Amino acid sequence: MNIGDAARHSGLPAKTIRYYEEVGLVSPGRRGNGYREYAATDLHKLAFLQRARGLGFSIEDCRALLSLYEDEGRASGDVKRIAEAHIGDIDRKIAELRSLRATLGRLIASCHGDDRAACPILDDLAGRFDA
Amino acid sequence: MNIGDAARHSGLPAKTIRYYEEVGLVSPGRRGNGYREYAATDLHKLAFLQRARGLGFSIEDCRALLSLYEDEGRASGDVKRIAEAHIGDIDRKIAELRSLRATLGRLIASCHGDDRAACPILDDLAGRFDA
DNA sequence: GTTTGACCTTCCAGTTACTGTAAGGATTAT
DNA sequence: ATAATCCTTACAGTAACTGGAAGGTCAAAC
Repeated sequence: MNIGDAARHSGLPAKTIRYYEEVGLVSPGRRGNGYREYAATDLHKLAFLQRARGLGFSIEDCRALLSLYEDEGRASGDVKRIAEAHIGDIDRKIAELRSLRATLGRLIASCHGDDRAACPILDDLAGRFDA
Repeated sequence: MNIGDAARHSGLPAKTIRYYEEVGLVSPGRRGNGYREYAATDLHKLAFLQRARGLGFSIEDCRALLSLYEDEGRASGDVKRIAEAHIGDIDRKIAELRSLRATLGRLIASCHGDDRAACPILDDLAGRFDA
């Protein structure tokens, strides 16, 4: 299977698949003409990566997960640890965004948003809290 | 005022302040010896940027906000539009992260996390939903 | 007067995970 | 034969810095 078909099969752009090879995640064989040839196991790995990246795991996390995936003697605790660290990151990000959202929401609510120059948003950004 | 003092004053690393100059946000004068010299208006802009970036505005948003900040004839509606677009981005990001969090939370809950190999997290990533 | 230390300068490389583009070779269809 | 589509590599760009190297400047100590 050529890279174009692997792309259609996995839902990943061919560019991305080449990138995954460059960083050592999926290394298909090569044909006589230099074309990459994707075997069934390569396609499985690509599908795995597509899902893991979709869940927001980093490339390095994906590398670790993929190696656990291929390791028959793995401990599910190792997988769970990675996922828990990731969900911790996500929670921190959500908390940060919510805090930003709250501040921004307050500022927006206080701004008339008309053609006058007075603007509590700019006042706040400038450090003038007395507006 | 030299860049080191401007850094302490604004809470931004000197590296970042040089970067802001490189992208045309704050251009201080230069002394005879080539050192940057930060005047009061430069310091105000740096403080403005520190706050705006802290609220998650992009550099390009900051550029627009800074130019509105300096424009006495601005319309507060223009500022509000930028802030509203930004809060829209934040809301979309929060929604996406919450969805990821929900999926990951379910997977983690279903994983024993011990030294056995069976792992619903890997099963899901591999596309085996029957686990 | 020189040496030390803290400061400043520019420039280049690295970060994340791709994405776009160019230049060129291979395959398939007409 | 030729055109369209596919494949290859390599380089540059993205966002917003951050780290480091190599070297110039300044104030104070000795």
